[in-house]
Parts: sequence; C-alpha cells; structure tokens
Amino acid sequence: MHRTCDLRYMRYFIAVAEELNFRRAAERLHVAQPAISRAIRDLESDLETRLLERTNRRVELTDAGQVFLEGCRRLAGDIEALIEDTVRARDGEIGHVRIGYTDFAINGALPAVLQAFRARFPEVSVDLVHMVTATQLDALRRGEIDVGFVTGPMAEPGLEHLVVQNERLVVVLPETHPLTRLPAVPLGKLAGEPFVTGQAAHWQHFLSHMVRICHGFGFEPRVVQEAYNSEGIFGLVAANMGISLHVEGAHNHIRRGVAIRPLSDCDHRVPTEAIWRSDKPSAARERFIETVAGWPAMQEEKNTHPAAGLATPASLDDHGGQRNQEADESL
Amino acid sequence: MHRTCDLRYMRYFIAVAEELNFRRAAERLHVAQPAISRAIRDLESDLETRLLERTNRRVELTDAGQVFLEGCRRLAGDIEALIEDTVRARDGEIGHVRIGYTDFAINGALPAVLQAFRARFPEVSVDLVHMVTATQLDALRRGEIDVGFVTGPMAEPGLEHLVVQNERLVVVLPETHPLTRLPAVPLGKLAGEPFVTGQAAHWQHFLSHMVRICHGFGFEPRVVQEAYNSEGIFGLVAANMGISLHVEGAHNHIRRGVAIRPLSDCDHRVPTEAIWRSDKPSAARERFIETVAGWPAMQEEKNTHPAAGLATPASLDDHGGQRNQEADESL
DNA sequence: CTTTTTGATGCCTGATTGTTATCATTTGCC
DNA sequence: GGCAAATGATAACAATCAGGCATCAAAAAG
Repeated sequence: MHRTCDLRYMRYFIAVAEELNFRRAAERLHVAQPAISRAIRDLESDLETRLLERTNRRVELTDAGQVFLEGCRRLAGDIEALIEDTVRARDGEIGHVRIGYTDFAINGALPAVLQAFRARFPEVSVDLVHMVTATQLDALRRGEIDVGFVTGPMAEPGLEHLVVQNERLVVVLPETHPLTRLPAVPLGKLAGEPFVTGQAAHWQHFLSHMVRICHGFGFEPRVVQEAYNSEGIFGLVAANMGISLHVEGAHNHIRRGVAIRPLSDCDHRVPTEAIWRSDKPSAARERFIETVAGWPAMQEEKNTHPAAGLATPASLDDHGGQRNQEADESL
Repeated sequence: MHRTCDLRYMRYFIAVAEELNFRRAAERLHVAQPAISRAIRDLESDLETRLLERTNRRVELTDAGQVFLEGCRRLAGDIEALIEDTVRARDGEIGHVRIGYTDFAINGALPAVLQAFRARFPEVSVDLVHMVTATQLDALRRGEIDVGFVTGPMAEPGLEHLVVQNERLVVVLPETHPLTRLPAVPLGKLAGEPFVTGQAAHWQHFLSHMVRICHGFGFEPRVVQEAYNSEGIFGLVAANMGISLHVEGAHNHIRRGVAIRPLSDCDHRVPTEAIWRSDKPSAARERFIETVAGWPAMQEEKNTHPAAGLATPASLDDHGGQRNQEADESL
C-alpha cells in the first residue's frame, strides 16, 4: 500500500492539484499525460480515497484531497530541508563537537579559537569540558570528547595532534622577592628556592617539563607546597610560601602580590596541542581542527612568537601591569 | 537525484540504522540482503553523502547519517499521520461545514442538532451564518454554505432536503387581550384583528403560509406593522400594536407582556428543512446530514410531535410560564 | 453538427527493484 | 594456526513498475 505513497507521486499530485488540469500538470512535470492519470489513480486506490473530483471538463479537489495536498506540500518541503540538513551535516556545517581543555589552553589560545569557530560555524554546538591531560586521553579513546587540548608533547598511537601554542616558561615570584628587580631571571638563581607547584597527580605533564629543565640546570626543585590549580599556585606564591614556574599564559592571570618575570637563559617550550582520534572521522570535528590549524595568528607566528594571541607583559601594562614596570625601572 | 529519496529507501535506511546490521535489517524488511546494500548505496550516491561507516564487521552511523535518520523517522511518522488524516477527511471525521440558519431553526431543533454533531465529530469545524431562506438558497448555489436550514416546503432543482421540524402555528397576543382567556384560540376569531408581521422582503416564506391559512378561514389579515425580526414582532405585540401568528418555537422566546396560545381549529404545519446541493459531495456534510436525519427525537416523533425538542408550554411552566397558566385557570 | 479539449485506457518498452549465487574479509573457535 | 561462521559487496538474471504512444469516450465550443 505504501509503495505508491511515494515522493514522485506526491509531487505529481501537487502539480495536478495546483493546475487542476492533468495535461498542464503533465507538461509542468515533463511527462506524458497518461502517466499523471495513472499516478493519481494509483494514489487514490492506495489511499482508498477519492482525491480529485473530475468530470471530463473540470477537475477539483475533494475535502480529502485538500487535506492530502496540504500534507504533501509540507512533506515535500520537509524532505528538501532534510536533504539540505544532511548535506550540511556531511560538510560539518551543522553538528556537535565535544572539547576537553586544560588550564593552559583556556588561559591561552583556546578562547580565540572558539570564537573564530563559532563565528564561522554557528550551527555546530560546542560542549566544553575541563579535564587534565591524562583524563582527556582516556575520554578521547572512549569517544566521550572529539578534540582534546592537552599539554604536550604528544605521540599517542591512534591519535593525531597539532601544536596550538608553544609557551616559554616564566617565573612567578612574590612581589617582595629580590629577583623581581631583574627584568628577566636566570633559571640557575632559582636553585634552592622553595617551589610551589600543581598537584603531582594532575599536573604530571607540566611537572615533567619543569623537573627536566631544572635538572638541565643542575638542581632538583625543592617543592614545599602542591596547589590544586593555577589560582592556588598564585595564591600560595602571593602568600610568600615560595616561587613557581608557569607558562606565558600566566600573564592573562593577574594576581595582586605576585610578579611574573621571563627566564633569561632558558628557551624551553611547553606545547599545548589539539589532539583527536585518527579513526572515527567527524565532519564537524574536521572543521574545528581546520579552524585550529588555520587560525591566522598561529599559522604565521607560532615559530617566532610561541604564545601568539596571548596577552604579553607589554600589553598588560595598559591595564594593571604598571607596578611591575616601575619595579623594573627601579633596578 | 530525488528519485531515490523515496519512502521505501528511507524505511530501509531506518531499519539498517536501527539494526546496524544489513542482514538483520533485510530480514526485518522481508527482502534479501543485497537489496539493502544497493538501496543504501543508491541513497548515499544520490545524497553524495556517506551515511553509514561500514567495515566488514561493524556498521555505524556517520554524523550526516544521524541527521538523516532523525529526519527519516520524523518524515515516516508524518506520512503515516497524513494518510490517517486523509482517510479521516474522506470519512468526514475531520473537515468543515458552513451552515445557514433562520430564526425558526435556531429557536427550534438546530441547537440540539449542533450539539449532537459536535459531540460526535469534534474535529469538524462548524461555521454558522444567519440568513433568511432566499439568501440561503443563493448561498448554497454559490457554494458559500454547505447546508441551509430554511422555511419550507422546499422543492428546488439540484437541492436535496430533509424536514427537520414541522411546527403548528400559535397566536401571539398582548397579555391584556381578551382572547388570552381561551386556552386555545379559534383562527376565525382573528379576522379583523390588526396583525404585526415580519418584513415582507425577509419573511416571504412564512408570510405565504400565514396568508394562505387566513384565506382558508375566509379573511385577509390586516397588517398594521412590519417588524424586522421575531424580537421586533414580540415587542410590537407587547406594545399592543396588534397580534401575530408565529410558530411553536416562539415558546422558546419569553417576552413580558405577551401571551402565546395554540390555535384550536388549525393543524397547518410550517416545516423547517435542512437543504443542500445534490452535487458536490462532501463527507463532512454527509456526516452532518446523517446527524440531522438520525437525531433520535426527530426520527420517532416528527410526525406526532412536530416540534420535538422544542420547549413546550408545559415545560416552560417550570421556569417562567406560571403567569400564563394562572391566566388559563382564571377562565 | 463538427471540432476541440479533456481525462481514461491498452499495449509496449525501458528502468527500477528484488532474488539467487558467489566473493572477500573479518571474527571466533578449536 | 587453521577452519568455520558471519558480514557486506557484487554480478547476473527475473519480475515488477513507470513512462510513452496511440487511441477512446465524453463534454464543451464554435
């Protein structure tokens, strides 16, 4: 029965109902008139319902035909829209991406990337979930997120990655600390200083960078406090519990009582990378990765200015960095 | 391209997307598995969009496939609903009737009929338009209404009709009139009385009844006032301008200062008839006519109690007819 | 009364759809 | 590791279906 309740037949019916003339409808549809006669007959037979009252001279819709016509018009439009939506889903114009991010990512390039992506693909919904690097790798493998923003360097089998930012280290000092008088701090001067760090369990990727560098300079950092997150680290430094190493993105976080200085003799970089499964292709995710990769500030500058797009100390001066500047000049 | 965007193919796709297995989908649809393979391939080729990601061992939906699946499900449901609605329109379960009515109809059987019809066919919308008999006949021929309720007798070519009520005449008297002392008035006593009637232009069908009867009793009614409608007639009678003849439905209209009496020696009936075009069949109209014809009170009683369903003088006593009753007893 | 127009019908052809048989690949089991 | 089972794809053939052409019957137009 539903065989004849076919889109083609519906289109034929719409044409006849609009023309109220089989011959004109046939011309409009570029078929011969008998095809129309039979299509209508089959439709009526399948529905067991007379749709058109036709004498040899006049064709008019029955009440049921009127109802069917309106339904057919609606369905025809819905199908067009569905095809459109399907193609747009194929192209990643509509869809969904779930994104994991670290503190480093959200303090760095991620906000600008998100803004660019949402402007370009407003019909792709974006779910953001905060997770540390290791959790993101699990979530990716479990299919719970589509893209992770993690602390690199990454080389995981089955996962592809792309460097998003590549930050130098900075030293975070209590503002009363003597080293704040230097515009840039030599790393060696930090040997013996008490260190405040993030919790080992959650900050493992960054801490391995930190420890490796200190070893390179011949000392073992003496960790006296482990904070839960960056806010905690800054707070403990402000409380004079110790000093800390952080990434340049720390400039985006202003904390009274804390001073931030670059390192004068260490060019080591801590990369933050977008990472995703190489199987399970998703068009929306592809578009997102393209946005990440094509984000202009990153394309050109990521080798010269590793944390492009981040606030620099100079740009912060316009707002609240004046105090630090004065301290520098007082040297 | 839209050839393959066919209902059958959509159902196939839904089955595969739900089973995530071509063979099981084929079994569920009672076709061989290669038919499914080809249907999906054709769908994908027409949409130029991969809908299912399939290795030899696992089938899963792509993002576009997910969008398409949801759309197909919705469309399949919509089509079912459309077929349902079309059949219901065919059966007159949903639709529209436009009805013309006279004062006699709305004071008589029509309200009860409407109530019965709307209870039985709640999804048929009913438009009611007040028109005098002649206007209704025009409106019917022009297709502006589907059913008329007119003052008969009717014998119009191209129109079918059905007697709905068949009312005796009553005399409408000022309550101070001497004839109110009689429980029933002989028509002959009205010769020479001043008559109040409806306007000739609009009341022609009823007036022809009235004049014919008076002639039968050997007098010409002396019309001294023409009112616009029943309310006007009652008001003028209450003002002692004259007397009037009306149909039994007048009992449903209580007017202070007016008394209504049956005729003792005249059994003439004024029919009110439902009337409709014999061509242009409409299922909803058929159902309406059936309700009119099958209305129980009318079926059995229309020959014995012509205005069945109307309030009778006795039934009015319960409310406000006491005064008339006392007048009767005082005779 | 003839001509024209309209929708319906019969028959034929080509296209679409379904079936059977078979293949390549992967998974599970011994 | 090798064999059997299961899966989706493909080819060849058969059945069904839709469209075209020729034609018909009825009604309107001239």
